[in-house]
Amino acid sequence: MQISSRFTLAIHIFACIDTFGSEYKVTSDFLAGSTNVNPVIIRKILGQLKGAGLIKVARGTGGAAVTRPLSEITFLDIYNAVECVENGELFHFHENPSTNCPVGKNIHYILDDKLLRVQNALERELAAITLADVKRDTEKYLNTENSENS
Amino acid sequence: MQISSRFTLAIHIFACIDTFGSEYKVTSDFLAGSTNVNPVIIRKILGQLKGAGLIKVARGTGGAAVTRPLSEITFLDIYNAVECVENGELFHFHENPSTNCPVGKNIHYILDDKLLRVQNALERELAAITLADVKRDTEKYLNTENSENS
DNA sequence: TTTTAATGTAACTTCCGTTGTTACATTCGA
DNA sequence: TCGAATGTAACAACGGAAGTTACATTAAAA
Repeated sequence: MQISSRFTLAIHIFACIDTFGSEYKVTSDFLAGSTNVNPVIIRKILGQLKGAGLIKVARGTGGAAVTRPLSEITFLDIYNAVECVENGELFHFHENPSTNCPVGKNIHYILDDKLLRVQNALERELAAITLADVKRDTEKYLNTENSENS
Repeated sequence: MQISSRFTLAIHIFACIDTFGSEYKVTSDFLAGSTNVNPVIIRKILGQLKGAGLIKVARGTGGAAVTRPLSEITFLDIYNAVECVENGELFHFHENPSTNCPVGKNIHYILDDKLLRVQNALERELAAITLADVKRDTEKYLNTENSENS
C-alpha cells in the first residue's frame, strides 16, 4: 500500500499558501480548485496541520497561514501531522503468530529492530527536506513559465 | 497506510524454511501454522517469492527451499517480490491537480525528486539488511530459549 | 497404476481505510 | 444582521488486504 495522498496534498497546500497567501485569501475552496480535491478533504487536512501547530486557520473570515519560517517545517513534521501510518508503525505485522512455533513466538524480537532501522532511514530523509526546498523549486518552475510566456 | 503484512510474512517464511527446512518439509500448511495466516495467502506469497527467483517450491510433493545463500537475499529483494507498493511508487499522489493553477500544474516537477530521495533512502536501508542477519538473530533467540529450558 | 498429499488458482466474501459528498451549526468580519 | 468561511457529522463509493471454499493439477510413494 502507498502512503496516503494526504501527504502530497499537504505539501501542495503549503506551496499554495506561500505562493498566493500575500495576494489571495487561501480558503479550502481555493485549495480544492488547485488540487482538484474535495474541499471537505482539504479542511480535514488543514485541521490536522493546525493541530500540529504548522498553520493557523481563520474561522468565520477564512484563510490559512503558516506559523513559522518554511525552513523550520520539515517533510517529517507534515508526515506526522497527517498521520500517514497507523500508530507510527510503517510496517504492518501479521497479528497472531503461533506461540507454539519457536520462530513465530520470537518473530517480533527477531524483526522489530530491523524494521525500525528502515523506518528510521525513511524518517531521517523526511526530516532533511524542508518547505524552503519546496519554495525554492516552486519559484524556479513558476519563473520558467513566466519567461516562456513573455 | 502501512506496508502490507505480506512483507513481514515473507521474512517469517524464510526464517521457517531456514530453521526447519532440514528437519521438516516446509509446506504452506506448516507455514500457516507458524504465522497463523491462511494457507492460501501463504501460497500466494510463496508464488511471488518463486516468481522473483528467491525460492523454489515443489509441486505435488510439496515444500519450499531457498535458492541462494541467505546473505545474498536482501529485504529489498523481498520487498520488491511481494509488491508492497503500486508501480513501485511509495507515495500516492492526488490524481488531477489543476492545470490552471501555476502550483497545481507544476506540482510533480516540484515534488517528484524530493519524494524519490525519500523512497531511495528507504530502499537503500532495505538493501542493507539480509536474511543472514535474520538467521543470526533467529538462532540467538532460539538458543536463549533452549538454555532457559535446560 | 492408484493413492495421497501438496501446490496453483479461481471465485467469492469480509473488513477497513481512503476519498467524495451533502448538510448544517458555528464563527466572525463587514 | 448578512455573507462567507470553517468544523464536523453522517453516509456512500471504491479499492486493496486478507480469509475461505473448492477444485484441477502435480508428483512421489505405495
